[in-house]
Amino acid sequence: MAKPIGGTKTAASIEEKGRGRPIKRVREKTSEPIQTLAEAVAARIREKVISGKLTPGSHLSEIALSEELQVSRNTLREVFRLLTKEGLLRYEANRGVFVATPSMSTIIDIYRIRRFIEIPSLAQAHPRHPAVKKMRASVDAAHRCRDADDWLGVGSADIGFHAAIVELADSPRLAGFYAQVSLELRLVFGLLQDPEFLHAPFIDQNTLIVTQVENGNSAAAAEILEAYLAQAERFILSAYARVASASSRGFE
Amino acid sequence: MAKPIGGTKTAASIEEKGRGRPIKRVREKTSEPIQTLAEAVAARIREKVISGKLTPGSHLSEIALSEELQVSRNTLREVFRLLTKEGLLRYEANRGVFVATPSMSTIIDIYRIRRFIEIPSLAQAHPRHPAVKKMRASVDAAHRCRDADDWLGVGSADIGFHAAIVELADSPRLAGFYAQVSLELRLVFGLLQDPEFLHAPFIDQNTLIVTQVENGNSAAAAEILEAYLAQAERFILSAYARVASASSRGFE
DNA sequence: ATACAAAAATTGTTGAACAGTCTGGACTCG
DNA sequence: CGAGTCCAGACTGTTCAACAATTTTTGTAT
Repeated sequence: MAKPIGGTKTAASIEEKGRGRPIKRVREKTSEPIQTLAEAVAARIREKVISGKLTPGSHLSEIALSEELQVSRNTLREVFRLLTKEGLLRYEANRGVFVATPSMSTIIDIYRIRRFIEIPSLAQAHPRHPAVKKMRASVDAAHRCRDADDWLGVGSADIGFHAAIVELADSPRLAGFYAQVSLELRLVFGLLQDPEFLHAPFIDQNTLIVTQVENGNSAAAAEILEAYLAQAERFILSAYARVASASSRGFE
Repeated sequence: MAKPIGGTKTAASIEEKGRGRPIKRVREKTSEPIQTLAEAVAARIREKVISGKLTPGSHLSEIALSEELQVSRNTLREVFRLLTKEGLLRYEANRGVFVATPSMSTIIDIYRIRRFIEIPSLAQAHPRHPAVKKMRASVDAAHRCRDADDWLGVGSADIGFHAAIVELADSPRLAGFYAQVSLELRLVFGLLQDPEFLHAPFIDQNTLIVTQVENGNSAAAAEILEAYLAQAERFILSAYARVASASSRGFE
């Protein structure tokens, strides 16, 4: 039974004032619960990318992926647009999308931003801010994951910890931006091997930081964080350099 | 002549290592020159939104808009995803997209971010940084526009000036984020009337700031900027309050 | 091997179709 | 008159099939 939709609508009323109707539900955005297929697919691809199932630089074929994920090409393209804006994928006209390949300058930029955002955010922290509880919860989680040798979990907990720091600034837009940057950082992590070496040194520093904040000593916490970030950047840059030189030597 | 595409590709090789081939052209990203239809359409809608042709809160019908812009619904949906990520549009499940409606808290958040980013960025500025030239060019443009009574142009120049400040931080991601926030701010501007009152007071402060930077006095510049931002926020908040109360009185 | 043309595969974009959801009005029942 | 119910119409969510434009691969002659 055909149901012709569009019909003969004159292209006049493209827009209609929508000020009147009271909004029914504002639907709070606690990491919005995936309402549409595209978002669900985006989440799956995101997961594949940061878990390393999709390696940086690899080409994502529209047909192959749409078959694998059981969605239409159109829907998949919507997803691609999403993830491209997030920085996880890279578009090349007429050639398709690729998983973004972080470079040295990517890492440098990410850490520049982390310093730029996290340090002031932490320095102005109030000990009773709700995000402090999240910080504490994250370090606890990190300790548990370490004891279980779950280093991917440690990585997640670490990201969560620093996301909580940014929440101290009480800016939803800033938090969203930081989440995006974190995603890119995870992409870098996936590129590197030996996650223990990468994460272990920082668990204790995080603990120290949250303790200082809880005690109302935000300035001291910020100082520790500054050292943390500088050290982490060095670690990751050198780890990256090792991997990069290895693969350019035709190791692959 | 039928041309069956997908065919019988086994869903195995979704991904292929792509490390080998040397990149042909890296295509520098000087605000990427609109390669695809979706990007072009996105630009047009963006323009419509910030120029006030599409007012906040209005519903964008997929069929109507796709007819007006002469693109298919599928393409338009890609565009919607783009602009939603940018914060210009808002999605509501099964109800479609609406032009985002800035609220008081939007303005507050935007200015919180501006302080957060612009002040440190300016404070650490080096007088010979290329972005300083852009700052100077922007204030010049603003003066010209003022003399021509082109207050929309003044607004653009002002945005450009502050974008240049952010460029001082040398972080592409930060600059991109700031550009996005600026877009939302323009949305707010569109909501307010009397642009002269809104922009005129700040032209001279911008001039003062760039002069200080050129003379190597970044700290002083940062102080002026801080005052600027505080004042601008107050101005805009009160202007917004006037408009909001007027429209809620059933003025429309 | 190298260069070049034909063929194959992929992306870019469209139009139609249909299922699911929301909206507003007609209708009914107090 | 007002509140609840049901229904049809409109719109979004998603898929499919097709074709033009472009890139990549392949085959062949030099």
